[in-house]
Amino acid sequence: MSRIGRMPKDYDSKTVEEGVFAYWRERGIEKKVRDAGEGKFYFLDGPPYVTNPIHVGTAWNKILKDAYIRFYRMNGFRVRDQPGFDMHGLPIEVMVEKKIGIKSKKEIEALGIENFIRTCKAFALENLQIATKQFKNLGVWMDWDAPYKTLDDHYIESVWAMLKRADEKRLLEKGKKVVHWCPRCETVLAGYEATDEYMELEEESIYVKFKVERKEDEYILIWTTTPWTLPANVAVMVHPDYTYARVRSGGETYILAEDRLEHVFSDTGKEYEVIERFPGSYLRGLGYRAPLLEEVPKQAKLSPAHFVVLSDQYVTLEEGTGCVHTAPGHGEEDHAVGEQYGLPDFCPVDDRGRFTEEAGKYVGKSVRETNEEIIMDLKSKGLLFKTERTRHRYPHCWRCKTPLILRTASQWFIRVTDLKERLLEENDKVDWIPNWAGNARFGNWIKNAKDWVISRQRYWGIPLPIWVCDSCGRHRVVGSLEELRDSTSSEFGELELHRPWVDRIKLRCDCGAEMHRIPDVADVWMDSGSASFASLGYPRQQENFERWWPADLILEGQDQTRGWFYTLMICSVVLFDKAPYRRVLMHGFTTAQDGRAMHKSLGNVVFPEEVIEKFGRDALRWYELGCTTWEDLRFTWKAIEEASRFLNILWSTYYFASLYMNLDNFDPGKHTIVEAERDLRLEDRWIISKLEGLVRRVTEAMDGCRVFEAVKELEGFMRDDLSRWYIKLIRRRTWSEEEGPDKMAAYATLSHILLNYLKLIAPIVPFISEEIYRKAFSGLDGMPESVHMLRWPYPSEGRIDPALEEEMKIAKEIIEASFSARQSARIKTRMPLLSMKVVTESEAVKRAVETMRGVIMDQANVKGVEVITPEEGWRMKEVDLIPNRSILGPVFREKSGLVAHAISKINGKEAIGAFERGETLVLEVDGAGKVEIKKDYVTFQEKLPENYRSEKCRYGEVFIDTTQSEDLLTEGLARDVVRRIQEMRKRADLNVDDYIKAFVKVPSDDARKVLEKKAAEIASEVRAKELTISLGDPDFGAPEAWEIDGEKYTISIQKV
RNA sequence: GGGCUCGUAGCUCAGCUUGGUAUGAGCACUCGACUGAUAAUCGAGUGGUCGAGGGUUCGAAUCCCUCCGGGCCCA
Repeated sequence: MSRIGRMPKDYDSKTVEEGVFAYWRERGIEKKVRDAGEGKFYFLDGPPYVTNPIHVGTAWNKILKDAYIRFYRMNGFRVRDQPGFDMHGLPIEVMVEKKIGIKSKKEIEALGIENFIRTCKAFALENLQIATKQFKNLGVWMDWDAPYKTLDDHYIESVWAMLKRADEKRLLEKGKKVVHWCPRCETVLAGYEATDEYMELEEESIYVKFKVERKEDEYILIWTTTPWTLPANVAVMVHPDYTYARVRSGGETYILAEDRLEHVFSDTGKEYEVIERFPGSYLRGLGYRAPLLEEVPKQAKLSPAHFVVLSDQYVTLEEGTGCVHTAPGHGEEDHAVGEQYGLPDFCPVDDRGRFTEEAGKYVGKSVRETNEEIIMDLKSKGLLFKTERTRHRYPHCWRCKTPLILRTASQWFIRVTDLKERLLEENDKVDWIPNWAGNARFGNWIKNAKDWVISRQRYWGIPLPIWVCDSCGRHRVVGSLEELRDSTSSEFGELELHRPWVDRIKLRCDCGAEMHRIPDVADVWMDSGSASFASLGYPRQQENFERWWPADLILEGQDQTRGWFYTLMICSVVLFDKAPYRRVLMHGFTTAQDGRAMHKSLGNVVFPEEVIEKFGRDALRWYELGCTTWEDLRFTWKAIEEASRFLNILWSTYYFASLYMNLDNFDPGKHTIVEAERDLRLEDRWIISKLEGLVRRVTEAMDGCRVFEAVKELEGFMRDDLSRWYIKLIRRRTWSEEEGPDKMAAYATLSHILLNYLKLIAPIVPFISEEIYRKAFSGLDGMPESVHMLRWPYPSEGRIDPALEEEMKIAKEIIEASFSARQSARIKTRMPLLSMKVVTESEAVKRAVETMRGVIMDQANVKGVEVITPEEGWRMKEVDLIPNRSILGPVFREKSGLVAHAISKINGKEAIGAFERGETLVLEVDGAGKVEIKKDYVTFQEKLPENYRSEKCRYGEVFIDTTQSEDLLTEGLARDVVRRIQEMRKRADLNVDDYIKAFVKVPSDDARKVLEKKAAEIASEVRAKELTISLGDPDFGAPEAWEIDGEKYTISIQKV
């Protein structure tokens, strides 16, 4: 025989969660659950960068993942749940440099790359352990023993294979690109590394006169914030459609945009006269003399150069002159226009940010420090129009805070621009949640995609597998370790695919010369971008790859639009010409209680461990999963507290059920709702209907990656439908001593609800659900050992009964209205009432009252309920006329008091009838004679007879009859006494099935007589074997004094 | 500066797709009641210019435009 187990009374998150962890460990539950399942579901984890300990925002990410993984598992999927870690890159290099106290590439080289790499690796692996521990501690079930690590050789090989494919498709290229460059670190910085560190700078900007060829004293006026880029000037850009003007001022002629005239001349004190207006396109090809021709002799050799070009994209009228100094070597936009016009790519700046020989007189000088000198040179040549202090945002190196420069550098890149069409087509096939993240945000991002510069001049990363011939310059991309072994004469046994070891391998070129690997490593975004296939061991484990790829779901923060979502797509389209994921869920950011991002420096970071300590993992999960996924989450302790309070209600509901079912040896396997079908009461069918609807909506929400909707549905059901209502309705049935079919039907219903509800919350709160399951359900015949082994429920649509739900809703409102009416009459719920009338015309409400008569009478504690028409209701009412003194005053002056008095005596209903017929009333008033009463002299007040109270609700008005009778009072008093004794039982911590003897000392003989009539009932309710009702004092137990209706009762109880 | 997004009660948020009185929800506060599960619950009360302004409409929190403020990303 099996029965529902009994749960502990109180919910303590710490005990529960630690106990569950131990249980999972002892039984190997996690492995069993993870290994089960049939259908394939490839969840791909976005690898976190392992540097800092995780905070509640990072936790949200993993908790979301865990919830969906669990959901798919319960739906029978074999979920691939390998977590990943991003372990290469500059951030780790920087941390290691700090740790060992060095600062530059030179120092790294001096230390030896080998040493440096070993330290980086150890650092990354150590941090991986820390992060893993934290994630596990959240209750996240993933394959923690075998995560994918971007530093593994086989992972690196996979990236190599992708790069080889890129080369074969002619998508991999070396070329000059305008890049953000740190002159101190001597490397390219990724766009994201630059944008994180934009800082406001106030600097001198200059307006420079570019002398027009073959014209005297005529100049194109340009504006720039970076004078040091003028030695590399090649052209001037104007907008073809804007209006430009030729103006005379102080004996000179200037060309600039008309809309900028006012600003440009505003602080010069110079007058100007517009001679001519024309669209920018008229300026096309206009030649000018390079401003620093003398200082930079190389300028004379540039060709084609120094003329006006057109661009409708890069010229604005918000600042400057509308004529833009163009240096293709120092600006991405300049570069793009330069390519269009075939301009030379002049960039006389070296790796350390110093001018080269080509910069003529400025050679050897650090570029930004040359600004002053260049301005002086222009001034002395009479080419400086004016200077202006300008605040502008300027990118800095995030590690050393050096202002970055833009320069052309020879870099390896992937021709993403050639892939755009394919990327967009593939993106269309992806299911984005929310939709706009894909269409609007990601789509736009792809449309503006640029070629991806993948080479970094650093150490700790995936070495680019590109070997270049010393002699003929041909390059070769190696796709695997094996290929490397086959193509080299260098002997090597075990080879780690990192610098400096791979650097030592040399290949033989077809031309016979030696090939060396280029010293670059890959942009770290390529590591994670390859995860969809590299984590599967592609290409070595082809079978594995074919089984899983592409990913069914990925799920990351909104910052990944330009990050992982993007690189993942590129790498996959390069390699397979297909999107790597079917569905992407984007989530928001977590901010601190103060609304700002969590930052160590702001001291507002909240760690999951703190929340776990105070409220538990489930509270954290319930809260975070209940927040709208794609919006920002503002973390508040109060919200966690609310979640925790909800879990208390949930626990307590299960506790209540387990307590009684356990006492009654209830076995849900023997009493299913199907078997109890005939005995189900209305309320049973109602809560089942509610549950099935819940199952449907929660399933839809989870399936659509809207777990927060599921949480809200689940919370509403537990609070409103189950805990506050259904349990209240069946309480009496569960107390009943006999094990009749009515009680069994209630238990069957309740256990059905509770078990299914448990399944629905299991993915969200895996600990509390497991604990409840273990304590109450796992001992039943045929049940698996963990809640996480249960299958997700299917809704039984046939049991959904919208009509019944509507009727219950109406009944509930009517009952609540009756409580309000009682309150205004100051009659407590324990006092039974004779009758209740529901005033309505609605057939639906009439039907609902008929159907729900039992529920209403029981809950409202009334002896009868009937529906009456509004007509009948009206007849029951009286109407008082209230004189409107502010109107009567002016009309009747000193007699208005008499009139008012007379009005209040009028029969209100007759008056209304008269007014409705358009008549006025004529009164004979003592001392005032005949008086005409008009409608606006009075207001009406409806009134029920003394013994009635009413309250309106959405479905009509509810009247309660407050007439008291001896029988009712007797019953009320009995219930009051019962209630006191129950309270004492509870305080004495008696078991619900303990028997007692009780003594009630009453204040009067009347009270004694009254209670004695109910003695048997009282005794049975409170499980008293003996019940004494007396005027004397109790002689056992600890008597307690109670006040009932102002009279003193002394009660004593004792367990027998 | 640009793209996307958010702004509703003191706090955290639903509602906006498809316009129809915000019975808005929970928390907090005040008063009352209930309680053999729940330091729980129920009822009543207090608390909103639905970020601001304009437009469309008989009617706008909802649709459109502009602006202000926060977030992510880009320059």
